[in-house]
Parts: sequence; structure tokens; C-alpha cells
Amino acid sequence: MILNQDFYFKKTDVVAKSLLGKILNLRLGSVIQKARIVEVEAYLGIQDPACHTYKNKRTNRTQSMYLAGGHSYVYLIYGMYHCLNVVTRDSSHPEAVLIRAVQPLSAALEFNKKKISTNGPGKLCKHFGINKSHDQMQLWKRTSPLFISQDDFQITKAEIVSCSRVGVDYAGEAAQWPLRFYISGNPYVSKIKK
DNA sequence: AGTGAGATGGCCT
DNA sequence: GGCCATCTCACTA
Repeated sequence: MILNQDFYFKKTDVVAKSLLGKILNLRLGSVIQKARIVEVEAYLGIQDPACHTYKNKRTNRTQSMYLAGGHSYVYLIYGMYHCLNVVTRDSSHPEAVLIRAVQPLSAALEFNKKKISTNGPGKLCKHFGINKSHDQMQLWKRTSPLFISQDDFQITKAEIVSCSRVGVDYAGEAAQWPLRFYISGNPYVSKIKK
């Protein structure tokens, strides 16, 4: 069952937690690759020093975050990795959820000969071949190259671990905000260096 | 096991 | 010129 656009209009931390256990679908012609979302981070827009749209900073890159909830936001980081985000709320709240790790539900793609894992935001994009062409996709539409659905899989609140976000030490106090969420005990959750 | 450097491009002062 | 919502590899021990 595909998630409708309303799903993405709730508060960003709520959307983030709700995305845990949902299914990321990548369409490649007639084939659809599936993976379960197991780790996410919330980025709270204009009031969040760790967010690209902090203080309403509108750049070429962040245009996607000003779209309505349910669009994708893909950007290049460190010159070589892509990160996949899900935009939340409306255009006056440029907020998003970073997909940090997924559990593959389909066989590896043909081009993925090096068996790249999916336990990190850069790695999962490489695994699926996600790049700038997957920016601004409509995740609530089954016809999109990228969309999100759900199945019978359920998690309880007790299975959700909350902690601080990764790689945002520059953000001062906000670096401590408990906006990283993952499914307790899931082996595909990213390993953090510290 | 733990540390450190390098890759590499877009966006920033 | 410097920093980044990252990751891999090489080096120490």
C-alpha cells in the first residue's frame, strides 16, 4: 500500500519515526527494487542550525526542501556521495527526513558488483544508483522512479531508539537534539565512528 | 581496535 | 580557501 501525500504533512520528527519500517521502492523500468527503512534523521528547517535551510537559507541546492511534503531531496556531499531525504510539511516549513539506512528486500542490482551495503546514507544511494536525477520525485505516486509504501510490517514505540544526529558537531547545541531514530537491534543500522 | 588521510565538488565567507 | 547530514583504506599497535 502506497503512502499518500498527507503522511508527509505531519511534524517532521513524527514523520521521521513513522518512516521506520516503511518500504523504499526504486523503479528501474519494469523492475522495482525494495528496501525497508531502518534508520532516519529529522532536520527541522529554519530553526535548526544543522539543517541546510537554517535561517531560511534558500539556495539552488535547497529548492527541493521548499516543495510540498512527499517530494525527495537528493544532494551531493563530500563531492562523491549522494544523500536521500524526504521533504515534510509545506513550503513555509522547509524540513526533511534523511534516510540513513535501509534493509534490502530485493536481490542486489546487476551493476552492484562490489556488493555495496546499505547501512549509511552515502552507501545506500550508491547501492541503488540514486543521484541528482532522483531529486524532486513525488514519493506518493506509484508511477515515480522513487516512492514509499508500507506492508504488514509493524514496529512498536519501544523498538524505536532516539539519539543525537551524526556528523553535525558544527551545529552547537542542536548537535545534541535527539533527532536520529532507528529500529533497535536491526543489523542494517549504520555504525557510527565517534 | 583505533586513528588519520584522501577523494572530490558544490556552496560558502 | 574551507567546510561539509561520508566512506574506504592504510597505517599504528
